[in-house]
This record gives sequence, structure tokens and C-alpha cells, in this order.
Amino acid sequence: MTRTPLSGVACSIARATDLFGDAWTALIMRDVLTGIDRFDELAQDLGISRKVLTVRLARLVEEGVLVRERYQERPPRERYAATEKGEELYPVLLALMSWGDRWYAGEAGPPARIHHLDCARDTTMVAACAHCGGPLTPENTTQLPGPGGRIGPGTRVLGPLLAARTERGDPDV
Amino acid sequence: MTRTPLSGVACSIARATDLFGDAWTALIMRDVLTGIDRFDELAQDLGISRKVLTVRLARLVEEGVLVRERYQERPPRERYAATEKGEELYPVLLALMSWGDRWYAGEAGPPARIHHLDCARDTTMVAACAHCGGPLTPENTTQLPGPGGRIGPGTRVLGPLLAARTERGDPDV
DNA sequence: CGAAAGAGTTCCTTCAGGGAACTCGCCAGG
DNA sequence: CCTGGCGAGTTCCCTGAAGGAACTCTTTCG
Repeated sequence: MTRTPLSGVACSIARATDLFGDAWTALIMRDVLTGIDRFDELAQDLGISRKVLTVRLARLVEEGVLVRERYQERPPRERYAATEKGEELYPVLLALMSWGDRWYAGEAGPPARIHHLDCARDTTMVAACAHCGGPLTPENTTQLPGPGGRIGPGTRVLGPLLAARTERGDPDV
Repeated sequence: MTRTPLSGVACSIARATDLFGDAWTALIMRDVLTGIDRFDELAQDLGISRKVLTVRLARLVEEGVLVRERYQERPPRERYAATEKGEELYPVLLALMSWGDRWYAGEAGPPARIHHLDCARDTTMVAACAHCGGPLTPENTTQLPGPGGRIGPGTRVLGPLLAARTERGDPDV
């Protein structure tokens, strides 16, 4: 197999995917942020092979997304805690969850609700502009090469959507 | 290998991850939403094995995230287009991109900018509450079982963060 | 003392991913 | 009419990561 290493590619999605794009990392982060943070707890909750869990956790620690900390001597007990970098993956989890809720919730409705303490309501995540707070959609955004963008093969980062659509003659632009 | 099937688990993150949690799907969606939508274009841009690309595209079509459409007879030419379900993965891509920008952009800055047409500024995505528009963070959200939530092993969906934190005696709550 | 929990290791098997070559329909040029 | 080339996949072989279950160590509990 030997997953193609994407970390060298000048695309932030590729870089994030290089870490996050496997079957378990998202679920591990969900659990750790949720308070399931010990090795055996994780192994049981996820049903993941202990070997693979070892490898994943090591990778996440190496990347600075988690820290392994001994929270108790005698008997020695470890737990994995999210760093700031790890906590900032929360929007990714919320986005995945919103999408899953929207498209895979059965008749019974989504399996969980997010409760927003600030407004005291159950809610869902929307992608918002950091400046104006308005929604961010494929229709109202374009992409331009950034300062660190070396243009070349594999360098695309959600390119000019509108431009592409316009070229194709899409009517809804 | 044989990835553990997560689609049966009552967790929207797991369901989304079942589709999205591999090395290539995010990049494929990025490209398709960007206008790179033909088989060979994708293969070249991504550097993905053609075999794997075939399998991925078939899966995405099967899931209703993409549609394969013939945009030209004689000679027959196909392209892959995002459905509504596919377009709604945009927030996931933006979240991954924001995170990657924040933590992996070199000194030169991020490789691309998102331009928000509504406010005419380059911007980044923030996770916002669908009701009040306020930010959604691990600190100001809790999770409760939803209507479709059958509690049991593997059912957790970003559980009660605050509760977990409080139990552990974290000071910052 | 024996059992049990926490945290991993080790070993074996299997199958998905990488890579490169091969196919097939259709058109363009000499 | 034959050759070349593009688009869109297939086919084949090889490697190595994921699964799964058993094994190891340490430390505490009854």
C-alpha cells in the first residue's frame, strides 16, 4: 500500500488529509475530545485493533495533536489529551457530523444533538466567513493563489469555482 | 487490511468518515468542486493510481456524492459532477483547509486564499452556530443523545465535553 | 498468592493501494 | 487506409498496512 505522502504538496487540504484522512483518526479525535482518552477505553469504544491504535496515537502525538500524559503514578496510568492544535480540529469533526446528520440520519433523526451553551439551543454547524459571519458556499467563494502558493502540479487548493462554473456555462451563477 | 465498516455505527462522524476517511476522497472532491472533473485530469492532478481513482469515483457515484455524466457524444466524454450532497461537503473541505493553513503554512503563508464574494474579502472559515451565528468550540458546546441515538458501544457522538472536563477537574470550565 | 486492569507488543494472514502496462472506441493527418 | 493520440478505464503483480488474537509487564486488590 504505502500511502502516497501528501505532506510535501502545497495544499492545505492535502496536508490535513495526510494526517486526518484515514479510517480512524477522526474517531480517535472525537473520543479524546469527548473524554475517552485512555488506551483501553479507546480500543474498546472504537473496536480498533490495538496495534493500529498504538500506531495512530503515536502519529498524533508526533504531530502535536495529542499529548500522552501520565495522570497518575502508582499504578502508572496514561491518558491522551488534545493540544490546542488538536482542539482546533473540532470544526472538522462538526462539519463531518453535520454532513452525516443531514444525509444519513434515519427517520429517527440524528444520533446526537449539539447543544450550544451560548444561545442555549440545540444546533448544527454552518461554515461562516471569519470577517462578516455570512455563510461560505461553493457559490459565493472563489479561490486565488496565496502567498505560499507555488503553482504547479498538485498545487490546486479549491481553485476558482466560479470561474470553472462560468466556463462550463452553468446557469446558476 | 479490509477496513472495518463503520457505516452501521450510529455516529454521524463515523458514517461520514466511512466515506470521507481515506487518503484521496477529500482531494477528489476538492478537484471536482474546482472544475477538475475528468478522469485523466484527476489522475494527473492528484498523482493517484488510475485503478484506485476508478474505485473511488465509483464509490462516490454510488453514494450519490458525484454523478458521472456524458457531456459530449462523438467522441464520448465523461465528467464527474458534484451533486447537492457532494457540494455540501464544502464545509468539511474548508475546515480541513483552515486547519492546514493554520498549522502547516510555511513562512510564505498559506498556498491559497478563499475570497468571499459577499463581503469582498479574503477570509477563513469559522464554525458557527446555525441559530445565533456565534462560534462553536469544544468549550461552549455539549452533546446530548439525539432522537436516533441508540446508546451502546460505538454510539458516542462527541459526547458531553463539559461533563467530561468537569469530572476530570479541568480548571478552565 | 492468584487474578485483574492498564498499556502495549508480537506474529500471522489478508486484501487494498501503488505502479506500470494493456485495452478499446473514436477522431485527425498523411 | 494506416498510424497516432486522447479519453477512460482494466489487468496484473507486488508490497505493506490493517485485522485479529495471543502474549508481556507492571502494579494493585481480595
